[in-house]
Formats: sequence, structure tokens, C-alpha cells
Amino acid sequence: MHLPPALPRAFSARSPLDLAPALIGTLLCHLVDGTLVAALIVETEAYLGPEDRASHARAGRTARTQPMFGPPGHAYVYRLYGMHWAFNVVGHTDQDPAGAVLIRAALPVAGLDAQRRLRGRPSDPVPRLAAGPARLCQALGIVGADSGRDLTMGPPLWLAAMPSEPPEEWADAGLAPGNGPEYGPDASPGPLRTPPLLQGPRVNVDYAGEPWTERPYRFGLAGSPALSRPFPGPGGRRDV
DNA sequence: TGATTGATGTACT
DNA sequence: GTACATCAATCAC
Repeated sequence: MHLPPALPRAFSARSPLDLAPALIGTLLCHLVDGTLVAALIVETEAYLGPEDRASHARAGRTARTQPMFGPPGHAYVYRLYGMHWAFNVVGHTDQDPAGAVLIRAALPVAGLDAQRRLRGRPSDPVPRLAAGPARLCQALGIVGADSGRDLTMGPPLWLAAMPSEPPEEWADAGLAPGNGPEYGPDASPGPLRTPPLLQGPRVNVDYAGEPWTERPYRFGLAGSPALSRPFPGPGGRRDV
């Protein structure tokens, strides 16, 4: 079984605003009962430190938000609406006390049967299995106990670069080698070099009258069938 | 000590 | 489009 190497901590040691677009096109990997389940990240949101009113770091360090204030490259998992889990990658600079990137959606590429089973909806099309923060945690088997885990140490839970030549048994991620609009189901496989990104407002975040363009902190892989929901029309900007 | 609130998903009209 | 499940953290007294 091919286990891609973990991305180093330096990858996450930057502002969530830089990390959020950089995470698009990377792999989130989890070893579940000896099976690799992995998905290509296609949608993220940046949450900054205490000055970001929508960030859990706004109220300072608590037992729940502790990982957000810790070293970059760790997981921050929290309960949502009392019944779901949501997964974040901790990332901030030494100047900023806290920060994280919410992984909103990913395209399953390895361990598809396991992901269907974990998700509990066997007939859902693969691109919808992890299309949403709570669905993603379900499909990848991520739970609250994973909060605080170091994602730079490999199994059981880690971030990795998408291999330039994915193993035969992996599903086609539909990535074209390089730039271009051909990021659909018929695109030829290959690494994601300069992904065409969309940018827009964070989902279900109250902007309190302020125009969202002041904080366009949601990022997505253009044309991906695994996005949790569309980006706003012409206001959703390309080429981030 | 009690009330309100979500970084959601599903089912139903 | 709307209703609702379900609960820890946070906020208002």
C-alpha cells in the first residue's frame, strides 16, 4: 500500500490566508483499520486570530480551541451544531497567536469503499461523499479525539502532496497537469501545479453589514464536482 | 444557573 | 424554499 509522505511543518507555518489556498490540491490522509482513506482537498476557509470575529480564537484560548493557539501543522476538530465534526489545519505565524484553515470539501481518491461505509450513504456519487465539512469528517473517519493531532508525522492522520503519478488503485482525481480549464471528470490525471482557484465569502459567517469582499476567506478549486456549494456568481473571483 | 447560538446535513413541501 | 435534529461553548443575567 502506498502511503504518501507527510508535508513538513513549514508548509503550515504561515498565515491562514496563505495556507488556505495552498492546501487546495493537497491530500488529507487517514489510516483507518489498516486501510488508507485519502481525499484531495478542493475547498477551504481561513480563520484568523482573535481579531477575526468569526474565528473560534476570538474568545481567547479555551480547552476546545487550544490547538488553534498551538504549533502549526496540527489538527483542530470541533463539534458543530451539536451533532457533526469539522476539521481544521492549524496555521499561523509567530506574530499571530492563533489561526486555522477549515477544510470544507475534498474529493475521495483512495479507500473509496471505506469512505462510503464511513459516510453511511453507499449510493451517493463519490464527489459528494466529502462535499461539506461534516460530510468530510464522516467520510474520512475524523472525530473529536483527533483534535490536537500532529499532521506532519505520517499515519494515522496526515497531510501529503498529491503524487505526480498516483498508484493504479487510486481513483482518478480529474487533475490536468498544469494550468487550464480541463479540471472535469474527463481530464487526464496528474499533479496539481497551479490550480485555478475561486475566492468568495465564508459560508454561514455573519458579515454584520460589512461587505464580504473585505474578508474573501473561502477558496475553492474551480470546476470541481466536490465543492460543498457554488461560489457566488461573477463576484466569486478567479486566479487567486 | 439558565438561555442562546451555531464554520451543517437531511428530509420534506 | 422550510423544518428540525442536538449539545458544548459562550453569553446574559
